[in-house]
Order: sequence, then structure tokens, then C-alpha cells
Amino acid sequence: MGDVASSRSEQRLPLSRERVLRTAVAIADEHGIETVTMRRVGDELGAEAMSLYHHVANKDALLDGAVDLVVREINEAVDELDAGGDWQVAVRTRILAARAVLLRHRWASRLLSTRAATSPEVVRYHDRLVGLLRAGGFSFDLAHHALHALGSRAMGFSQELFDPGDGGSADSLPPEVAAELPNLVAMLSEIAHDDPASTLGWCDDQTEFEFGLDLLLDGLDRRRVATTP
Amino acid sequence: MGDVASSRSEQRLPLSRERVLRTAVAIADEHGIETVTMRRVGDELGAEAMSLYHHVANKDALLDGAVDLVVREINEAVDELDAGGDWQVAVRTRILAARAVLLRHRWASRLLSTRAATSPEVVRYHDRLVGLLRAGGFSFDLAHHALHALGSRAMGFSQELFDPGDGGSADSLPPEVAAELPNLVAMLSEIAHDDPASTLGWCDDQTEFEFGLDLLLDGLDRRRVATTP
DNA sequence: ACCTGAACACCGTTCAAGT
DNA sequence: ACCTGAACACCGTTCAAGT
Repeated sequence: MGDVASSRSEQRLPLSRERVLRTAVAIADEHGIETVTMRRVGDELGAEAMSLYHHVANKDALLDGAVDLVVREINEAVDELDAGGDWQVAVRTRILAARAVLLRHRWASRLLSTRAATSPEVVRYHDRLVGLLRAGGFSFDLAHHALHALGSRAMGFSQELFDPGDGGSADSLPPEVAAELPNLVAMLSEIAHDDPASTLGWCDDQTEFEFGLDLLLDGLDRRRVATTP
Repeated sequence: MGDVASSRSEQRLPLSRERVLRTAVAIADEHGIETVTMRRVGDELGAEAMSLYHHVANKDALLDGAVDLVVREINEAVDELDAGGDWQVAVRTRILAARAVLLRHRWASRLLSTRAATSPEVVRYHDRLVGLLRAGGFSFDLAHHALHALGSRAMGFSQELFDPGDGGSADSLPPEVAAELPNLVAMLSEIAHDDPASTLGWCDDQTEFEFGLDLLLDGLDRRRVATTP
């Protein structure tokens, strides 16, 4: 019905690469990336799946293009930020702004880390980041290490391997399982004791992201000072 | 031909969950994860694709099981290590051992970060890691932050967003592109100048991984000291 | 030039039927 | 119980044909 692109009133706008990619992003945002199929994107545009091939090479190119649109959105948000002052503040602010955009397109981070394809927008983002580091007194060598050390965190997301809070409270586990996990069980029960209100969802993603980020930024600053005459 | 499981001499061993999963791992190791299909795994075992459904619920379960096999391999490697001494050394050694296993199954890290499914083996790995941190003087709270901060690095891999060395030497870029990337171009040319031999492949993954890891471990130790009476 | 209908190859999966 | 053949729904994609 009133779905992504309400298809009736518009008098069949001609397709374009831009419209195709924007539609893919919209579908992914609303229904998840796994529902983005050539047929579905075509439907949403009032066209056949096969028509898309005049504007994108194939499905891989469509997904690459959709991700690139998101990174462009990041770059636009980030270009407006103040690049002066303390480098740690500038870098931190920039990375958290990138994160805010990615939180609006939750499917994007997985694709971003999956497809090696280094899009111009991704490279541009990193170029500006190196600029901030240089302005903050980093050698090119240390800036280079910094990019690697930050990894996906540079762009505002990190790969959580498992959510320690997922299991709920410690005593929800079967005893024979709990016996095999003495440290996690103890950790969970201490947290539950300290803050009984929050058994589930006691890991605040944003807080944890910032904790890890600050750890890296502090460490990098220490290396910077150590290598600067 | 002499493929993953040479199918002739063996007198049709009965299928089992274990054999199905091991075959999936072997195919992924040799030909890539994208070649692992139900039909292919069946073929390799001299059975029909449909027979697999008696041993795994569906393809998702098969992939989960295959990843779990790899994590079990990590746990076996890691259980043999010395858990005593300096906590940083113990944790570092353990993480690099996990990394060594993952490098033998390069497809696994992507699946590991993709599927939220917190397998018993993954949870077990983290339980032991928390144990090391506790023994090193971490509070449960700080150990918890540490897990988040390490993220996928705890298990030996990190999400590289793009390889700054991928573009080759700086002057291989078209000039109008290079003009848009002043900082990366300068970074690349300085590296090329300092070490002319290595234009491509000048980022050593292992070195960069350890750099980022040490940054985090140092930062965590500093926090530990700051919070310990 | 842009769009389409029919068709193809290849998936995961169901189900009734075999032993 | 374990395994299988045929079939189904749903992909991405090719291609010749339309305007």
C-alpha cells in the first residue's frame, strides 16, 4: 500500500541509476537488506526487474551503489563539522557523526565490511581523517597505523562478537551450562546485583562504542607524543 | 577428481551431523564459502542434498555448525596455552593463537561477525578470556568493557574497512582523483619514498593487527591500574 | 535509448515414497 | 531410521523482441 514509493500518482518517472539506488536504500531501511531483490526494486519503481540492468551492471553493483549512497550521506554530515581544535575531539566528533548516520541504515555496516570494493566515498572519508590526524601532529606513518587500528570504528561501527548481556540474567541458564561458564556467570550476577533493574539490555552500545574508541584515541595520542620531538 | 572427499573407495559411510559439518568446512576452505551449497555438500558425501536435512535443520544451521567447528578448533588451541604470568602477555598470546586458526579458515571470520547466534563455543571462549582478565586484576565491570572494546579483535580478526595500500602507488591514480585525496596521496608517496621497494602490499596485516591490539591492551591496563586501589 | 516477456540455470526446501 | 526423486517457489541473469 503506502509503501516505499507510492506508485500511482507519479506518472512513471523514467528510471535512473540514482532512483534505482535510492529505492534499494529505502527498501533496505524499511524491510531489511535481505528483502532487496531485483524484482522487488523493480516493483517499487513500477518497472520490471530486467529494466534495472540498464542502470546498474548487476545486483552486486546495486548493493555497492546503495552502500555508497550511505557513505555519501556520512561524508555530507561530516564535512560540516569543525575540523579545528584538539585532534582527539575533532576525530571523536567525526566518528560519532558517522555512527549516527549508520544507525539510520543498520544494514549498511555489514555490507560495508563485507565488500572490499573501496568506493571513492569511503576513500574520501579516510582521506579527511588522515587530514585531521596530520593537523593534530601525526606523522604519516602513525596516521597509517591509526587507520588500521581504528578499522571499522573509524567509520562508526564495531563488530560485536557476542553480546554478553544476551543471555539474560545468569540464573536463566541451565545449571550444567552455567557450570561451564564460571567467569561469565559471575560477571553477570555481579552486574545484576549492582544494578538489579537492568538484567537484559544492560550493555549500552553507544557507551561501549565510545569506551573502545577513547581507548584507541588515548593510545594513539600517547604514541604521537612519544614520536614527536 | 581428488577432491575434498574422494568418494569411491569409501563404502558409503553413513552420514552424520559431524561429517556434514566437516565437509562444509573443507569445501569452504578449498573453494570459498560461496560454493558451499546443499547440493554441493551432498555431492561431496555421495548423497543427495535432501539427505542433509536429517542431520542439520537447514542451510543456516549448517553454516552455524561449520563456524562452530572452527571456534572449537580455536578453543582447543587456546586451552593449551599458559594462563599464568602477566595478563597482557597471556591475553595477547591467546588472541594471536585464535587469529592463527582463523587464518586457516578465512571465510569463518565474516560468518562469525555476521550471524549473531552466540554459539556455546564462542561464549566459552569469552568466558576464559574474562577469567584471564580477572586473574590480572580486572573488576568484572572493566572486564565487561574490555570485551566490548576488543570486539572481534578478541577472537583474532578485525574489520579492515579498506586497505590504504590497495591503490598501489600514489601516481597510479588519475590526476583528477589524486587531487581530491591530498592526504592519502601524500601519505602514500611518503611511504613510497621511505621504502621504494614496497609500493604494493606495504601494509602487513599481522603487524597492524598487533599494533591495534597492543593499543587496546595498554589502554585497558591503564584503566585497570586507575581503578584498582 | 530504454524497457519488457519469456526462458534458463541454480538455489533452498517440501513432501510423499521408498528401504 | 535414514535416504531419495520429483516438484515448487524464488532467485539473478540472458536474450530477442518490442517502442
